[in-house]
Amino acid sequence: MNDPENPDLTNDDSSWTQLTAPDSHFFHRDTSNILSDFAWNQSDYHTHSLRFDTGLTPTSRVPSSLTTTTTLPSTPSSSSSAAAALSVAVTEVSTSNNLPATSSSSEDPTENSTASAAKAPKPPKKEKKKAQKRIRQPRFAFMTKSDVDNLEDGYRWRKYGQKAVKNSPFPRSYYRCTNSRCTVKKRVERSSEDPSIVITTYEGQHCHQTTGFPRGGILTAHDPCSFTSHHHHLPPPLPDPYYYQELLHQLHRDNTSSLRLPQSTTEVGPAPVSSINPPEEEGLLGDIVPQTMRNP
DNA sequence: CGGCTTTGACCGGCGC
DNA sequence: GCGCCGGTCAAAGCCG
Repeated sequence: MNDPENPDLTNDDSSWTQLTAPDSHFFHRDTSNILSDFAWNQSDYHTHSLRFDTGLTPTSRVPSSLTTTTTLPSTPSSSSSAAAALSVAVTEVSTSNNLPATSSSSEDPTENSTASAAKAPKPPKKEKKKAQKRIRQPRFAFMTKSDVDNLEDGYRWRKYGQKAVKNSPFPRSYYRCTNSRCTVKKRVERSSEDPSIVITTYEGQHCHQTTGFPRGGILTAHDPCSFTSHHHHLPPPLPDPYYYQELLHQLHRDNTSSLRLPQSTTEVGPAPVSSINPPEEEGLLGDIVPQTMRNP
C-alpha cells in the first residue's frame, strides 16, 4: 500500500504530487500526429487532466518524484465509443529513474528482470529482484469514465495479475504489453468513489508502435526497441508525459467548446476539487487543473 | 496449439 | 521484527 505508484486516487500517495512547473522539455511533436497515431478522435473523447496531489498518505514519505499532470485521450473499448466520456491523467516521473524509459534494450534492467523472471526457475527469483532494485518507469494515470475496464489503446496487453485493493471494492488488474521487448505495464482499476470511472495507470513507454487500432490507425512497422538505448534522439512513443502535456493543450484548444465535464469528474480523486472551480472560460484545464499547475 | 486469463502463492517495501 | 499491502510469478484452465 505504501507503493508510491499507487494510483489509487481515493487513497493517493504523495508520489502523485503535482508538478507545478514542468521544467522539463517537451517533445515538439505535432499533437495532431499524436492523435492520429492513436486514431484518437478528439471530438469523441473528453479528456481532462486533474492533479492528484494532496498529501493523501499522512504517513507517507515525500518522494522526490517529479510529477506532472498530463492528459491522454481516453480510448473507448473495442466497442468503439460506448465508453470513455472523460479521462483524467496524472503523470509521475520518478527521479530514481530519470533515464528515458525507452532505454529498453537488452540492458534495460526492468526488461531483463522481467524476462529472466519469466523463465528462470524459482530459486533465482531473489537474486533477480535484488539486482533490479526496483527501477521505476514513468507513470501516467488516466481516469476514464467508461463501462469497460480494459480500454482499447491500440496496444495489446496480457494480464498477469489481479489484486484486491485496499479501500476499494474493485480489484486492480495488472497488464503487460505483449510485445516481448516492451516493458510497459498498465494497471486498471475502478474508482472506489465512482465505479463508472476507470483508472488506468501506464508505466513505462512503448518501444514500438501500436499493433492495431480499431479505428484505422497505424501500425507497426518499425521497432525502435533494439536501438533506443543507444540513440536517444528518437522520440519515445506514447505514453510520454510530455506528449500528453502537449496533447492536453491541443485538446484544450480544440475541444473546449465541445467538452463537457461530467459531474463525476470532480468526485474522483482526492484532489481538492472544491477548490478547483475555475471560470468557465478556462475550459478544460480550468475545470480541473489548478492554476498553479498550468504552464504560463 | 498458442495465446490469454485466472488465481493463489510468493516476495519485497514500508510503517509501526 | 512483524505484519500489512502492493506487485509479480507461474501453474492451470479456457478459448478461438
